[in-house]
Amino acid sequence: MALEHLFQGSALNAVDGKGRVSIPAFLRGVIERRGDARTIVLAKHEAFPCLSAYDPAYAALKHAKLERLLEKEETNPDAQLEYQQRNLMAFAATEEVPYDSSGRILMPPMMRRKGQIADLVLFLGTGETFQIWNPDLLLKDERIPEDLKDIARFRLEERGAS
Amino acid sequence: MALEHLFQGSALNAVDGKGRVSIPAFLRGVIERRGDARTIVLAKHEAFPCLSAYDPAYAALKHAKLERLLEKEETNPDAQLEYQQRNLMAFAATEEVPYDSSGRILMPPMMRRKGQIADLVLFLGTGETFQIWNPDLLLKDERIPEDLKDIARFRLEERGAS
DNA sequence: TCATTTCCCACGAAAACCCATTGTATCCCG
DNA sequence: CGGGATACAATGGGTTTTCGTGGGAAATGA
Repeated sequence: MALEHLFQGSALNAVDGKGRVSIPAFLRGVIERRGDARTIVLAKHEAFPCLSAYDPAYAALKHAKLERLLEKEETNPDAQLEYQQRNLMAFAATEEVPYDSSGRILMPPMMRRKGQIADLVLFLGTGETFQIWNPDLLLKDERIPEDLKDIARFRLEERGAS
Repeated sequence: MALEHLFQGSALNAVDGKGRVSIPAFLRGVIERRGDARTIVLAKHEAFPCLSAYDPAYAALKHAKLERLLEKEETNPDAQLEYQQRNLMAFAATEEVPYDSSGRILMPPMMRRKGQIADLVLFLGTGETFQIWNPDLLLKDERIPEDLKDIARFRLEERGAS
């Protein structure tokens, strides 16, 4: 699982009245170099109050990994249930959304709630995936390094907010 | 067994008075990208009180998978019987139903019973296949992760049901 | 005949599409 | 090196298309 192209960098974009959000061009570049889909997959992050996002090619990799794990323990009945649960979380609890020619997605209402998304979203590249935050929640979280919060504050100032 | 197109996402649709159900467009998209059939295969899920669904092309793959499993345990005398049983389940206990131009199937009465389907059905993508649930049964099942139940509750709210 | 099943059309809401504007970064050429 | 032209990014708004759904007409079969 050595992905050639990694997500990096940060950006602060607006959510408009219709719920549309521009995916930063530098993230779209990585998605389109990894595969030729103009689509992102959204999921609730397992640890932080934000969303986790990646491209469909990465989702397929993740799935293949699970499958191989299962075949090793095919006879174990406990493994079967655990496999079912993980598969449900990996696929049923995610949403795949295409972005249009101008690079925007329509933020699905369910993800909007799960990520507590308001009218500004902070994109953070984290290598294999990237995160989508409500910037206010990031600033409040004690687990986030101060240096990263500085970046968030800078992006907010840049835009003239708070 | 690396399927290119995977089922993912969730949706809650109605079963109307005639027993018709819309297959969500995002699932139909995967079916039609995997092969050109406008048809789904329904079966009772092996572990959960719901239905398992997939496209005809996947049924062939599943058969190959069973064969491979048999060859692996050729020396085991129980394996032959088990293979026969699984093969029966995989093919005899399934129904293939086409969907019409507006994407609806007519839920077969036997499957309706086996899946305990009432007037609302929850679709859950699980990668290679997808599941069709009576949402009330999902909420009652202790094996289902809480995060997934949240999604079911959200879909119910979205529609204005309890 | 009566009861299904299949086909067709209709509607409201939501999503996808198209075009326009603004600001910023990049390029080119004197 | 400066300054204008150019390209692209992010965003706003209007229009068209699709989706899920209901209901009725036509076809089928006991």
